[in-house]
Amino acid sequence: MKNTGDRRRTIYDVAKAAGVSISTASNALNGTGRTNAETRERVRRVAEEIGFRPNALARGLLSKRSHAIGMLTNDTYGRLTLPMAAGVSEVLVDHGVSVFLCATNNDPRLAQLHLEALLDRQVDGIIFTATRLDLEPPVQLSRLPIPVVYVFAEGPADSVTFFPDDEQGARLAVDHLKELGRSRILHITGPRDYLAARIRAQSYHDACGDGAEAMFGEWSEEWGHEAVQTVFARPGLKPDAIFCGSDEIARGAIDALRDLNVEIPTDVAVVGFDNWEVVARQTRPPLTTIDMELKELGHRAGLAILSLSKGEPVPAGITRLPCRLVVRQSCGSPLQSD
Amino acid sequence: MKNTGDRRRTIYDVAKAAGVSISTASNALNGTGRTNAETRERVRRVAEEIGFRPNALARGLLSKRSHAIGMLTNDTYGRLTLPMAAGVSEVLVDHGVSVFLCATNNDPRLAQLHLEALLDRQVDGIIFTATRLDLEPPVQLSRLPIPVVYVFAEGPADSVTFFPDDEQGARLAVDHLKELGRSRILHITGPRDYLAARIRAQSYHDACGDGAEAMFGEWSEEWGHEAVQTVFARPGLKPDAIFCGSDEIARGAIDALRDLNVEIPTDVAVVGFDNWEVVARQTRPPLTTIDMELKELGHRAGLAILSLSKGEPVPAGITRLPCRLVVRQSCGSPLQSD
DNA sequence: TGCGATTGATAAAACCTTTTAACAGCACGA
DNA sequence: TCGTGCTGTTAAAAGGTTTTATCAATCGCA
Repeated sequence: MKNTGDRRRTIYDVAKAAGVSISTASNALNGTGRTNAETRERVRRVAEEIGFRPNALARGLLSKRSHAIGMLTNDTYGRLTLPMAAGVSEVLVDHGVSVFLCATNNDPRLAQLHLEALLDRQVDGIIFTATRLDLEPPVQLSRLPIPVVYVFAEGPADSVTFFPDDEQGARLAVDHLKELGRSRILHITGPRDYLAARIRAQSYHDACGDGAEAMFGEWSEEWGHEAVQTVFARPGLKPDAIFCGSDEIARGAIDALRDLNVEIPTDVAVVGFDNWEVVARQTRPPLTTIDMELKELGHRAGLAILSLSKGEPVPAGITRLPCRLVVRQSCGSPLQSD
Repeated sequence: MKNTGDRRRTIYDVAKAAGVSISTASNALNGTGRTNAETRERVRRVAEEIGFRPNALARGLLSKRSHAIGMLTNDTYGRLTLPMAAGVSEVLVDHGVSVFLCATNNDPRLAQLHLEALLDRQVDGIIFTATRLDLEPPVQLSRLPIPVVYVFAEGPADSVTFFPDDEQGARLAVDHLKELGRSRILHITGPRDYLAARIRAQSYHDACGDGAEAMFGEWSEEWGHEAVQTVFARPGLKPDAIFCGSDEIARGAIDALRDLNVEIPTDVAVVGFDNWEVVARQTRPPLTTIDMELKELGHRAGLAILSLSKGEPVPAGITRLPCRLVVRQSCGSPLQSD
């Protein structure tokens, strides 16, 4: 006869069924205070039997910790956000913390509305995520009574922020190409006003030296296609490798190369960035690329907000998490397959 | 001097500042009970001044309605889920309802954990979403004290369920092709064990009659590519149009057609399914396709769970929401552009 | 036996809000 | 003058939990 009634079971029901006071019941269940081992067992057994589960609202009201956090994102498409959010949720559920998802659609009014709702709900913290388009978060986040962690977006000077390590990721790509004997490496990437694009390009320059050429454009296949056409149309030595700023760009580049009858990877090796499986797996040949470890990023952000919400110190500033090289076949290393 | 203290302002602070009892304050703020207009104004002004916001936990505890819902999804990649979730969140935030995001990763243990957390939080309802891979939800959802709405997944017989109207969507595609004078329409789609694939194929058969041929395979570019090669390699009349079960398949098909020097749309018109912009926009020519209106699906699901949680009746059974034809250039109608 | 210490259990307060019932004051009609 | 009805306000209870302070009983020891 577990929980057949219409009402949820309360700790009061447990206490009555176990013939004990509610304080004793509470102490027994939580292992707080002093309780006789035998009593404790009995209470716990009874609680189990009648299907008692503590009301998180009441608990949160008293403890002033709701064990919930909010995730504010302006990423409508979700290619970066959802894997990240899944990581956050995954790591926090084991700590009894749930995640409110708030999609702001880049609408400040909506962002404000969500933020107020989160505060009313006494969330223990907020994770703010933005695509790299507009790096500055809505101002209202600056002076909040709860901790904020930023991912893919830079907060105020002393805030806790997580990014993928674009510099290291780019280096990973270039080093891989060099190890395979490539020397004339071209870089095709997104718009110059994306911080990530600039960092990757800089890292590429540092690794390749003088001959290096970075072409800024769009985050699109079209741009990858166009850039390759441009480069192969002009006279002079052609690159023997292309490091692309995104998998989409890489895809466009590969298509263009095929149109030009350039053999991949024999004539030109290609590396992408994102490890966006639907793209990277479908290029011909499958794309060697850089994985930003979005889930791990979510884990770290989740753990950070958890610590902060408990008042534990977390090192402020930007933490950059290492990227990972995923080897497929576009560089001529078909030994490992993913 | 608004809210400079460390403590959050409570209704008690409002009452004291306005020189009134907390009951009067509550009545004034909520417009309940009898209150003098002048008092009401004063209380509201004071509340505004000191930045009072009611504690949702306390409110929920009393009203037994948390004004929060849970969204349980096993879609790791998020291509369907996140736009849908954004729709849910968008429509509910205006009603003061927030959304817990729970990614189950197809792990029953994780699903159970999330479910229990949601129940402990007294959520007013649950939206269950699955990719179409495993249509049956975890059993534990069957007998819950709160309403459940299913999206992309079929619940028990009398449950409230939302799907895109695959039948109408497929018809839309075929009709469009016919209107453009195409008569030999081929259908390339995903695995036969996906309900959506079967429905679309059936609709296609109904519209095209005897000559119709539906090829089941994978939801991948590769399959689209392969299917086209197969069809164009065998003798006999070639199709003058292809209706693909997904944009990815369409992309593969288009690539294969180009390899065969078949002109698109002159020789063969192509229609996709999903309107997944990153794919549909990047094919050459850009892909005419079917949009499943995921955000609208989210709106409807959100409104349904809202009504149910208020005890208002909602028609049970499967509701299929109409799809929309998005015309680009792969069928030879470049008049409208999206 | 008497006293301090320890153990085990409990009543009550606290968290913050809404709602019910009660109260004081006032005007009005009888 | 005395009920009657209305208005504006308030005290108190309720919601479910944790925590603090208190209390009763037992134990060890002088």
